[in-house]
Amino acid sequence: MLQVQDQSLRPLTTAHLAQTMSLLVLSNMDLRDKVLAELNRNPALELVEDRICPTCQKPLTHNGPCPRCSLPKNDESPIVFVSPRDSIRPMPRQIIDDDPADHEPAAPEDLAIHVLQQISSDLEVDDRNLALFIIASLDEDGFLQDPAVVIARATRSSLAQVNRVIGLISHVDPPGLASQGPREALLAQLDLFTNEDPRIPLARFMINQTFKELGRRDYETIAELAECSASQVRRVVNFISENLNPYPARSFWSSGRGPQNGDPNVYHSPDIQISHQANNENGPLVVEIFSAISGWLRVNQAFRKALSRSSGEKTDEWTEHLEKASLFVKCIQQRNNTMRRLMEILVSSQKEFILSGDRYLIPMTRATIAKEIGVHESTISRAVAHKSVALPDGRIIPLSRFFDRSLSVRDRIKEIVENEGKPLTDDQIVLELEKDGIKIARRTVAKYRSMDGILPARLRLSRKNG
DNA sequence: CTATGGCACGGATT
DNA sequence: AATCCGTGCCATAG
Repeated sequence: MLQVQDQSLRPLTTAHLAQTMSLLVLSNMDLRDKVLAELNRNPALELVEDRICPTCQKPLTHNGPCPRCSLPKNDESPIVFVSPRDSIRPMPRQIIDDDPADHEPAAPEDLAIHVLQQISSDLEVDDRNLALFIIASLDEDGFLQDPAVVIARATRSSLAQVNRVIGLISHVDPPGLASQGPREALLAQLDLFTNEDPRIPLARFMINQTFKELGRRDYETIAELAECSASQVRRVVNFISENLNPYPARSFWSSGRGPQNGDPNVYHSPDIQISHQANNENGPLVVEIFSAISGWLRVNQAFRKALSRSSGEKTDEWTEHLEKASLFVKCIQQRNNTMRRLMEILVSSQKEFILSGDRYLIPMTRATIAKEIGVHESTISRAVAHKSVALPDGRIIPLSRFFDRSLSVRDRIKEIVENEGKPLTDDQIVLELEKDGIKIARRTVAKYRSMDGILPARLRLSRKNG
């Protein structure tokens, strides 16, 4: 572990703690801004360039083999850690300017990249930033909260331009993206179907005119308004629930959460990536904790020397710079260290979850980990908040999902419902779960169902599709 | 009468 | 101290 220079003998100050805490909450993107600002403001800080690994062309600061390319000597340990300053990932703003060949379409990419790749050919150069801005402002469900006018103003674009780009985005792969709500999302998805199917026009009418009734499942009123039979309405409802998705981003980010969840987090580029080494399915896991910027920070030694030589009224100011720089570097290191230890524990204890899916998540609390590492609980809380992880299968999930106590049970419920012959009531699901040794209340099953958007038994279709 | 969803309470977690 | 989560109770829809 790197020790920060001489001054570090001084005990930790409250300022030190406060700054470490505040750095810990920041996601990489936010930290990046902060670091750049600090670098700009403080002449005592310097950024040292990373060495580049000759084989994979990725940054590498320590000596010895690059953990991404070379196999570990003893494959005893299936997990290889890449210390934060060893790795970078281009920030989304740069991705679009990058050579597109850099980003293989092989693994399912981050949503932003995924969308951008599809629309890039239809995009005027001027519209690129606009498209980025729009994608960046999508919420967790893939909706656009701000009206087009606001976006036009914020990006200094014309309204027509904004609408054109939104139109593009909403008709590529996760269809219905960037619409204003579930209703608009459904309509956009409907555009992708051919009008030959007689159900389409009726579906469009229903979503357009009788959306409220649709939500209440008041099929009779709909039938009246649409001047058709109730059975027709049912067929169309069936069609809608099978082919359309009111929350476009959910299909992308594995299992979604409630629409009313106002978490402003959008998981664009992950803060941490867990992948198989060399894309080898059976290869060891590599955990990369991305640093905010390429290179690593340290106190500028030239500045230190200059200070010791010079004297005069500037000295006070310079000393302060030096102290701040030293503190800043130390905080960053502390942050990195905490993140690394946290990930060590998570990856080794939740390997099954990472490799095999939600069901294998073993419930654990932040408090336990805090004790294990020997830091305060709130430190772990901060470290976990606002961060996202890319899993080997390409899903990007919030780091906090590792602490979701109900995830594995919800996954089982999903499976039970999928394999049910005839819709099971919540009580029956409780019994099914008991067979697996899971004891929860009926009311809880109901809650989990609604979290995952599973309809109540009476509204679910029988297995055979009529 | 049964299955569900809303409200709210208490205990755990952060 | 604030928030989250599982659950019980009760009203209501089917």
